[in-house]
Amino acid sequence: MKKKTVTISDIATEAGVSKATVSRVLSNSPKVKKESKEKILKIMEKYSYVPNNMAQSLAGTPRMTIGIVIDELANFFFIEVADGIDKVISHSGYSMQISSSRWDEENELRLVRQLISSRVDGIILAPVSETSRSIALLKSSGIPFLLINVIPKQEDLAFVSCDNSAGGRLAGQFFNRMHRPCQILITGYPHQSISYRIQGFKETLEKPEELIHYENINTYEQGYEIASVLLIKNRLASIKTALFVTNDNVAIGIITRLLELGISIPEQVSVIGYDDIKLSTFCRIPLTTVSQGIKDIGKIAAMELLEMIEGSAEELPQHLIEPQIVMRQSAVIL
Amino acid sequence: MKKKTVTISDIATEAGVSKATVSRVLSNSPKVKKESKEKILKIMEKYSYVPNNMAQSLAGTPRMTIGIVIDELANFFFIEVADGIDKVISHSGYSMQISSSRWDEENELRLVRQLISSRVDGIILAPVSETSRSIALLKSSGIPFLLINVIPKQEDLAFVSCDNSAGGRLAGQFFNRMHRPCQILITGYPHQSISYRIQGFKETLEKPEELIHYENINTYEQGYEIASVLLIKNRLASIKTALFVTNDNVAIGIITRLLELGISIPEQVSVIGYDDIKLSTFCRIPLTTVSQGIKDIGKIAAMELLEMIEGSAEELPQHLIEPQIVMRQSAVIL
DNA sequence: CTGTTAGCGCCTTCAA
DNA sequence: TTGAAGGCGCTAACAG
Repeated sequence: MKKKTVTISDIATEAGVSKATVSRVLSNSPKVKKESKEKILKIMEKYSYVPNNMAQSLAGTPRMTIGIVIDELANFFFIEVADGIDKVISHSGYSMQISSSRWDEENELRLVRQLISSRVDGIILAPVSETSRSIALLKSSGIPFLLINVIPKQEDLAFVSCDNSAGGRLAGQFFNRMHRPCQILITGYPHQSISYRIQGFKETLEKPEELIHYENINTYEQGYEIASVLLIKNRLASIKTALFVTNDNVAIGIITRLLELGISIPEQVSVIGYDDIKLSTFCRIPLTTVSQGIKDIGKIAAMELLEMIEGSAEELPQHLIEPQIVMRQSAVIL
Repeated sequence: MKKKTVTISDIATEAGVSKATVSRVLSNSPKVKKESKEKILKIMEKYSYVPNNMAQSLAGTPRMTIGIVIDELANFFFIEVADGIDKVISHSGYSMQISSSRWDEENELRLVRQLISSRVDGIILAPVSETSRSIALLKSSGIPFLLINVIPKQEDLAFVSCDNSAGGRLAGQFFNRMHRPCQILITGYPHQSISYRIQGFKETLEKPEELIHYENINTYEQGYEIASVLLIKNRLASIKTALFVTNDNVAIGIITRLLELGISIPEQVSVIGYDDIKLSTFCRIPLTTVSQGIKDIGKIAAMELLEMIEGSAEELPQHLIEPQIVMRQSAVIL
């Protein structure tokens, strides 16, 4: 016994006018007699009428919503970016729809297709890979879109990203000045942003050949777990060590575990993270980390996308944000 | 020069068949000749055709998406809940659309209306208030929906929530056993979940009349700031104090600042939080907190909503989750 | 100011 | 196995 949803015609009938008039009050057209308008409004109120956005969209009205696909909901980095986006667009009357690809390209494609299919006005995508099929799909869709957290190979794509090579270099310089006998690099899933960081890091390191590298560590839980392994395999307790972890979440997980295991930080093990999520200030040992102005990424991306949608974009927005190293307590240079 | 999106008719024309046939391959109907189907599929591929979900929906096909509105994106509690929801529903082929009300009822109403207007198949709402107008709107919409983080006054509403009174009582018992001369309560915005926690807490306290209460502290930043105030006003440095903070994010902010100010935790100031977000394990002083099984909330809510959508729900799902206190380091009983 | 008439893109009978 | 036709709810000219 589901109640039939009331439509524009129901309202029209009850008000004794035509659908067109009702439609006019919906779109707030000025040329509707005051009485008619009030009467219609009252009836709408009475039935808690909500226009069918699908129909509106079909008929040509913009949906006023932008879609965003990120890799991972539980990653504070993306949440902060999304929050930045939301602030900007909601200010312009747009709504945001987030979904998470869970680092799965198939999934990402499905979600992007969903968004295109839903005819959102614009899309912001943090692609799993710079060659994601979803990017091609997006291009052929004709919907304005913008990539974040990736520097696309193709030149005709809009993006906002941190200069990850530069970030890696900053970490490398820091390492060089710390002079630790043991140097370890811990990275996440093989994402472009990560490989650029690795590259910049290695090319700056004075003795890259001695670097120990752990891959595919992507969450703080995984960081927490790998810590015990490191302790034993790389004899953290007896050899002064420096860790570069390309993701703050992971770095924090490692530090937490290391502290539990009685390792002193930064004295015995120094840790440099990447991202400068808010949490890095609040964790047990405030994190020395490479900052990429998270708030900016979201804000800039949102503003640029809006311009692309409104058609006022002069040229293709392509922002490469310069990173900075923030020295806190987990790694210090005296 | 925006390219016209290709439609079912374009495909039909090019394939030399009728729209109906194309539609049939879209819905994977068995009664289409293999050759026709392959031909059509090929053409769709060629144009990267993506069906217009608006049109499909208008014509009666379910959208396979559920909407969710939370109070605050930056609150780890909600993120974890959303993540739990996503895991469940994506498994069933549904997509999720999150948006944030930013604790603004008007905004919440707008977002819910958006969702209804978009004819999503179901909605999960964490209402700003138990009397939110959006709840009434949702009821009259006929769309299956479920409330989280609130125990509705009306009996005919589906919900999943923690038993917040019980949680408050747990904290109260803990306080009683700590015997601190100064007892402080720090709460967030006046939300139902908060007032229940306060109530349960106060009614359990042995000397509630001595309780000091700070309100409207809602983020870790605000917690960080209020800490300095507490230090001076309530002479934290000289009087052994116990703090009950009804939100882990805030508790962590306070602790961070207190440590910076040289206060020892839990020796000088004990802190009990609420929510048991993941972070509470990872922060500088692992948090003693009231756990409400966050993961469960998301999972249960999603499963129940799906049942409501599929129409297989026996009765109205109403879950009151029993809280537990988790003793870590920020407050201890010997 | 208001009604009429076409669609928007797709699905679903009903016939063929 | 396929096509024709009508309709989903709404907007947008075009006449009055």
